Amino acid sequence: MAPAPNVTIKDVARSAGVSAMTVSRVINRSERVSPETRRRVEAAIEQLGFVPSRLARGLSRQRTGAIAVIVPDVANPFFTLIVRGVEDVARRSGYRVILCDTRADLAIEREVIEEMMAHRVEGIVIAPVSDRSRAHLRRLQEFGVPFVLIDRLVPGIDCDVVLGDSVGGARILVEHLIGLGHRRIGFIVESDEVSTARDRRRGYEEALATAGIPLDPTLVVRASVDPAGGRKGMARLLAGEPRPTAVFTVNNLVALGAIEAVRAAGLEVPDDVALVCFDDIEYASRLYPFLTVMMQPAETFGTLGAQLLLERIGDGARPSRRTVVLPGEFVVRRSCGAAG
Amino acid sequence: MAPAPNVTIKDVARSAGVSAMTVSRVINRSERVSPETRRRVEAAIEQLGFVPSRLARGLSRQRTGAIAVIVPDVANPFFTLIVRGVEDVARRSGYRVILCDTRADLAIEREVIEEMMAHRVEGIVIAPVSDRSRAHLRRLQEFGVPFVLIDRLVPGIDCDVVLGDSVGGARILVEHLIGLGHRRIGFIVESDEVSTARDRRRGYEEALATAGIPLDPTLVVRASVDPAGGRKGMARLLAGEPRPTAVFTVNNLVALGAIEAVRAAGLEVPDDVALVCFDDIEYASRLYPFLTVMMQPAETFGTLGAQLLLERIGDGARPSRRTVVLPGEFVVRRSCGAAG
DNA sequence: AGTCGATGTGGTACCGATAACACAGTCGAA
DNA sequence: TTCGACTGTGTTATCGGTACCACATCGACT
Repeated sequence: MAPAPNVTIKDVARSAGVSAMTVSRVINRSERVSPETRRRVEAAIEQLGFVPSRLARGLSRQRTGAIAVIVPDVANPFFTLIVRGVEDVARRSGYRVILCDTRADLAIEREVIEEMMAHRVEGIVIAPVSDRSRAHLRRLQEFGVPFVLIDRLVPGIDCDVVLGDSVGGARILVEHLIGLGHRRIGFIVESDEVSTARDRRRGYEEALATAGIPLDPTLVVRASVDPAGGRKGMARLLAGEPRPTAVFTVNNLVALGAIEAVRAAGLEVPDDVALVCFDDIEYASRLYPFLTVMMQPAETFGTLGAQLLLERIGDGARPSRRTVVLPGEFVVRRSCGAAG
Repeated sequence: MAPAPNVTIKDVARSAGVSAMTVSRVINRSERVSPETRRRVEAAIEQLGFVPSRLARGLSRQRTGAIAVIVPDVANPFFTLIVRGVEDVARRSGYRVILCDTRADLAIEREVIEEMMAHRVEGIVIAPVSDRSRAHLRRLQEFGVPFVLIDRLVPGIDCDVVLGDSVGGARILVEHLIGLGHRRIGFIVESDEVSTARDRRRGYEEALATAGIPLDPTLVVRASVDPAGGRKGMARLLAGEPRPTAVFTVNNLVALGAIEAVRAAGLEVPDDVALVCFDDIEYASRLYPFLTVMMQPAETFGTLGAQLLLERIGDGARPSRRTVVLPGEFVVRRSCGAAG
């Protein structure tokens, strides 16, 4: 109830009849404190409601014990899982995690990164917005903050990376469609400034080439990576002549919008248009196991990313940069028209 | 590339040939600096790559400009939206937001709250785990940190609250089922230690009473608030004799599990069991508009909560505590068996 | 001419913790 | 008995900023 007079280590010291240093030793569990003194100090802490300031501690110790996770969209189950993975590993190693959402906006990403530097976090796990994040990442490098890229790499930035196998995954998805007899296969993808988009496009093109299907540029459309983008992209594809019989979308949320567009056109998935995409949507698939997807081990992205980061924090000089590529799991459901 | 020698305000001062105070004035945009000096200082900041430390600033200013949002599960779309609402309002007011996920775990909640006190956040928007969060909240009060409860209130804690109309919402859902002819209506709910659970139970009971249907305790089952809980809860209900013809689940994730259990039993929703619940799952409903729900204005919970908090931070002495109750929107889809 | 207010800048003392060192007392070994 | 190692505790400086006050300068007004 009291209006919280900021209790400091000195207040505790006075109340316990010891010096501030001794209180500091108690709250940091360092050994050199007699049991009797420790008890008195702990009683004083309890009684005064003392909570040591992280600000002061961080300033004095020159380390904060915090790392940041930065993702474009916490609401996307794919990134939510990544965050969870990072948190688990970090917490187990005694690090706190600060979670930041950039909403896939480069300007917000810049702010957030600046903010994290100001917070003096000891490292960052980041799924960057796009190649244009390069400037922000360079700034981190200049500033000496170790970081690990997750899900997307950025050309020109040399660091640890954890990726899915976008090329291979896309190939498998598209080859599956081809195997089902499709020849006109659309692709809804985001800007080429995102490495996963480039890689998935490459997988798409390779699969077509292998099957001897010529690439039709009108079947590849750009869209924002959200349901709205999916709607627009699919609408464009459906307006083409002849329209594609199957579509591959760059991720889960785009697929949702694409399906809405198909329905809005009075058509059905998979009867009129077969559909495959990257990344599952757990809750949706529980309710309605519909989407055929390349499911990526998102939580593992997070745990591995955090491990790499913690290693690098421990030994910044380590020269070799590691790139981990994790294969996805191909899950066939109904949207591709293969399953009963 | 340089190993980041921590550049401080003094380095900048030296490099610009001014005092530290003047640099401080420049980075805080305070007026009293000549244009010429400002230019020199800005050049030095740029050249040295200086980023002012939030730790030092917070310590010295005795305020951090940060607030925390604490939710039980960021992956739940309901809470994700709340977070988004808080972030929007806070950012617009110049506050930074620290996001914390307690995973509905009381111990983690305690840690996280302690952590936020140590961070000296200026306020907290929190969806508490349960009534047992009372101890943590009291600690916040003692510590003098203003906070706003979202979605759940905690008896004995007097503060600003933003709630959904759980009693009324539950009544509407259950009355709808009754209107469809159901008499044996099950209820899967979490522990009575959560205010929303209590309130929804009350709405459930009131609706039954109004319709003259006697309350059958075997139709009310406790479960954890996640898909696993929903599965178990529904399994229990289905094992009853005679089994319920309709079920109301306390929230969206529980509904998912419940549906899985129905299917696992070789039955169908809504043919064999009608189903209604609180809170929509946006992505799932886009793909498959199936769940009949009481949709709550989650993002508004967040924006209002943040506004109340910011007001209180601005004027801690404000005596009157406000409770805002927001009505939900009843969305009829197929799971209740009413829609075609 | 002298006083006043505004303007731009610097000096100093903190904010709350910890690192590094100092030091008094105790105890066992030489 | 004396020395050294060890234990428990205190002193001081410092981390990187900011609040507060002092002060020099300058033009304007009585």
